[in-house]
Amino acid sequence: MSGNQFKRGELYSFITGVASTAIARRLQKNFKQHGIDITIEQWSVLYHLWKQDGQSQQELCNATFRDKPSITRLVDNLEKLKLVRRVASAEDRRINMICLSEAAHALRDQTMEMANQTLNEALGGVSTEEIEMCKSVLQRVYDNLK
Amino acid sequence: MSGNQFKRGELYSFITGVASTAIARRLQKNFKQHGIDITIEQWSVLYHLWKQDGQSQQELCNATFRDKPSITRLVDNLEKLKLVRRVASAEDRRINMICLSEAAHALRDQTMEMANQTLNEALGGVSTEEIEMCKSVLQRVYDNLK
DNA sequence: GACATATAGTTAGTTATGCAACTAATTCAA
DNA sequence: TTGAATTAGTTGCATAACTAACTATATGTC
Repeated sequence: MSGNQFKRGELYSFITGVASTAIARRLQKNFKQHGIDITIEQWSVLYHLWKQDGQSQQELCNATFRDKPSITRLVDNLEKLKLVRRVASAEDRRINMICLSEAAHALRDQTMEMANQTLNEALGGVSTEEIEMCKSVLQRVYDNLK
Repeated sequence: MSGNQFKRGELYSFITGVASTAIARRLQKNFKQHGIDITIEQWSVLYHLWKQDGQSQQELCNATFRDKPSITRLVDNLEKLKLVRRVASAEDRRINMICLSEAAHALRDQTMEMANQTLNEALGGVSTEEIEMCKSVLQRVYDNLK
């Protein structure tokens, strides 16, 4: 294994083992401390619904890079929490449109504020240029594999 | 929410939702296609044991950035697969030293080759400098939060 | 119209994660 | 030296992930 390949292995280890969980764990803890009982995964679905309400589960799969069973269960749990409801589409009855409840709308500002705080904390000492470059690299990795 | 903060939200989404799973999924698929029935998480533990055999579970926690119950269960499953065994330390009987079996040693070259192929594929069009920069950013993120 | 194919979503089974509470062994201090 | 605090590891519970197999609706072709 060449030196460079070893570094790539380390990057793999880092991407899958650290960066993907450290921010999530911190954000989860902040939610909990503020009495907000949703998981980060649930929040990431709400995040995309706040951008556009009424998306289908398939659209949420694409947006969150999850598979269909994962979204089915996240929506199940969000429904239990009365944060979303499934509304059958009139045009295509295979489709569930996922619609935010009033409670979910109310969560937006509160959690977005915490997310920003956490991300500012996490990204202390990281410049905007570096953030952009990371995004670009991660996008290329994703495109290479999809 | 300012423009920059929105970009940070997108980065969060990307880090937790894409980069952390795309490479892992591809590597998992490659393992399966070659008849290697271990999970990526199990592989990531073996990866650190190949670097140094006989580490304690706590050392594996630190190396893989997982908590103790996660390592307990990964070691449980690796033991079921007869890839490692727990050996009680003579000096400190609280400690399990995790030791690789012959079968696990044999897996090393085969899976490392696949990992390198997958990472080369994933990192196509990404320069060594960019990889280093990403590692540096992810390290700073981790340090900021730990 | 009827049958093949594709698409949206669900269910079952296994593995993994985080948290909290626990046991057992070790260390430190009065 | 005994009793408190620390450290290593395990167990229980809830949530989430992927794969494979499934149902139901829609589309397209003969």
